[in-house]
Amino acid sequence: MVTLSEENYLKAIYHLGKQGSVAVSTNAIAEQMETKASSVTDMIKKLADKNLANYIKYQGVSLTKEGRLAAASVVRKHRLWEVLLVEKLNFSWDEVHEVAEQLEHIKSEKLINELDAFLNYPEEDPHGDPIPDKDGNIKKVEKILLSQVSENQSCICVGVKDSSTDFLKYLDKHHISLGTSIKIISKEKFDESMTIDVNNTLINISKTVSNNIYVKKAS
Amino acid sequence: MVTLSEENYLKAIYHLGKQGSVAVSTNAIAEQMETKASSVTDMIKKLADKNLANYIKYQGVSLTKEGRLAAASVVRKHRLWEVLLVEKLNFSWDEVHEVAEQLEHIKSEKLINELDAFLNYPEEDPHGDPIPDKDGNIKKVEKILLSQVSENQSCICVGVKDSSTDFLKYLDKHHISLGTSIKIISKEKFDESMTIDVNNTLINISKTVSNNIYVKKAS
DNA sequence: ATATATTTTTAGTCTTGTCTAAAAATATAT
DNA sequence: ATATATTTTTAGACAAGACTAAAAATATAT
Ligand SMILES: [Mn+2]
Ligand SMILES: [Mn+2]
Ligand SMILES: [Mn+2]
Ligand SMILES: [Mn+2]
Repeated sequence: MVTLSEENYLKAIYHLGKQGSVAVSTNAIAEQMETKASSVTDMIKKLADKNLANYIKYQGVSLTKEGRLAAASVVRKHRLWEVLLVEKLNFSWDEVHEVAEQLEHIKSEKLINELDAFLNYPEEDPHGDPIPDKDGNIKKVEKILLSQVSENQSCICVGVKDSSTDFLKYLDKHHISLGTSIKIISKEKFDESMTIDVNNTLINISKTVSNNIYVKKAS
Repeated sequence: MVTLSEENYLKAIYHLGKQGSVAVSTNAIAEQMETKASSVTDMIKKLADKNLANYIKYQGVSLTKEGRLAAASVVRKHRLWEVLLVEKLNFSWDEVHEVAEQLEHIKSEKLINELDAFLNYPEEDPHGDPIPDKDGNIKKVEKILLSQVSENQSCICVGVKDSSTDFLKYLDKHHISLGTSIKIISKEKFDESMTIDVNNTLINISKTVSNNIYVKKAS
């Protein structure tokens, strides 16, 4: 039995350690979870006791195979619920995260499998993030940051790095969503801002923005 | 803010007190919740502090207006989720309760309202129990126990009093579900068992069974 | 009315998960 | 290489929610 709190720590380690292989620091986890380092140390010990994490004092923590699967299962649930909310329940992509944080802890194998089928086995969530399968495998899709694209190139928005409400609302305002075509018109050397063409409208975006949008080369 | 545990106590008091008006005893709550009387006393005090319950030492507890609304909201969520599970996610009526016990605690106004709409504003859950509206009002529908029906009368199954997995599976086995027509063929004076006609098959059911099936007069 | 039984509350303990403050280990800079 | 800064762990406390055992209140029976 994995508690709700343990699931949240597993998820944090999973995300910080690029799917859980790399060792992550106590402080990094504390920051991600908005908690204190001492609380993290306590929980890490519990996870290690349960064989969900590998832990060496002062050396950081990584997930075991079992821990990685448990974390991936939480992420799978989180993202499937987000799809349900957007596809069936009229949520917009900036409203789903908070509710999914709660729903991801519901325990029922059947529920999550039926949900998967009901949604027609989606491969990505509303933010373009991949949905792990039952075994925790995720389809690795190559995508780059918009900031990496050079002048005159065209690309398509396939995801966001920051999925905070504020950023998603900013994108909405400028009519950028998953699938939107973007052409880089020019780049400013000075502050690395860029002018892009979205639906035949030119807008200027900061480096912060272009650094948080994932794109793929236009096909 | 009402905690998950508080919600469970509110719900128990709500159900025991016939929607929350009557005072219920500490022991009754403890039994319903499979916990100890001393734990109940502790929680009752918290609910009273939060103005969710009226409590006089040794005199039992009842819900305040606020507590009643909170309880009804939990019941509303529980039953709406049960409808989703059965109508959209291929759960049978004996599989939904456990999962709904978890889902009923998800906090999101929008979610529950969208769910309601998505399900087309159902009035009853898969066990024939009424779904409270946003203000906690439930549509009172007259229904009687099958045990009350007299010989030669026909009726329609509209609900179950016991909605345990075991009982629901028993009903499945005998092809009794919501909407099933039942005709009382004969009653046994001795043990109050009865022979009934279900889809032209005669079966004999015990008093325990007839006491847990709600019916309405055949129209 | 008094004794007995039952119900309810209190007192004290435990577990989970959190926190602050202090100590220990590790990393960095000169 | 040593002093300083940063990170991590430990120690001790706290709140929520549960439990056991004992005390207090209420109900029941003669
Ligand atoms: Mn999310
Ligand atoms: Mn997402
Ligand atoms: Mn139920
Ligand atoms: Mn039900």
